[in-house]
Amino acid sequence: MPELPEVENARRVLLRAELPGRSITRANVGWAPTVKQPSLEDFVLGLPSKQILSINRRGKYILLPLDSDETFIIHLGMTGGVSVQPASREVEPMVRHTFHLDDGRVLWFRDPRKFGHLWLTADPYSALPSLGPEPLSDGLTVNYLSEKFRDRNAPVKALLLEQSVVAGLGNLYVDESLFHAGVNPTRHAGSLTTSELVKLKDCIVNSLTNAIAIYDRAREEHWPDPPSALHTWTIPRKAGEPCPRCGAPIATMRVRARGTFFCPSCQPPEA
DNA sequence: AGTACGTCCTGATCGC
DNA sequence: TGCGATCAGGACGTAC
Repeated sequence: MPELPEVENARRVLLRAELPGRSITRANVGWAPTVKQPSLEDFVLGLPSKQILSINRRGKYILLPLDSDETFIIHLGMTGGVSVQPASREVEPMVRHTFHLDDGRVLWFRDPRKFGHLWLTADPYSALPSLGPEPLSDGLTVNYLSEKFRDRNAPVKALLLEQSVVAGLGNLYVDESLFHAGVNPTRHAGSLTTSELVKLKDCIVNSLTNAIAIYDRAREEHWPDPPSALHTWTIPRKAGEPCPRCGAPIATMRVRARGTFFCPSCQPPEA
């Protein structure tokens, strides 16, 4: 479930691999529906010989501006992951797409469930849906959340999952933020008090910041991959486990068809 | 407009 | 032990 911290980690992996400055020489698309724009043919013909200038991130999207003034956009979906590999290496089974680089290496896009998406566009911000503020770099304010939540009856969790409200949050970090803020996921968004909004905003920022720091450490120290030690969240994602704050058994429910974990004692249903 | 839910996918896990 | 059923959930489309 790549969310903001995982996508940011992917961005840093590509930076460390010195992707900027390289050009793509060949694009192999193994699952056509992944390409959202332009047509598959134009996408595959359009990428080669263009140099990658930098690697940016907006919400859960990785944006690679090219020297053609176009942008190569990658969305990891639910199971996507990128890595840069030697061309000599045999491509692993779940790698759906490969992008050969002018230095002999290959950018792998691994995507078991094929939920990832790719774009090549001269106008990235109209190709992408409208996105809310970046919680870490734009500065998430209580006033903004208050305005977005005003008169809204939907569960606060549902609104936090909307990328147009806050960019980059997903199921995991929403649960994590609500847990630390002591807010029940089913609370009507409009019913949150100002002090709850203050707490929620801080907990969103802290959850994401902490997770990114853990990924940074994991890369620096070459933690094994995939690691159970690489838990970036603190609330157990298993019913009955003790709440890390009060020890009460963690409960589970479905909110908008999403598996939701919360502490019934720290996050009471009503304010 | 706001809210809710089905759909796409397939590896992992669950339960009989 | 094995095998079919269920689960996972980001973003979009559709429906009320």
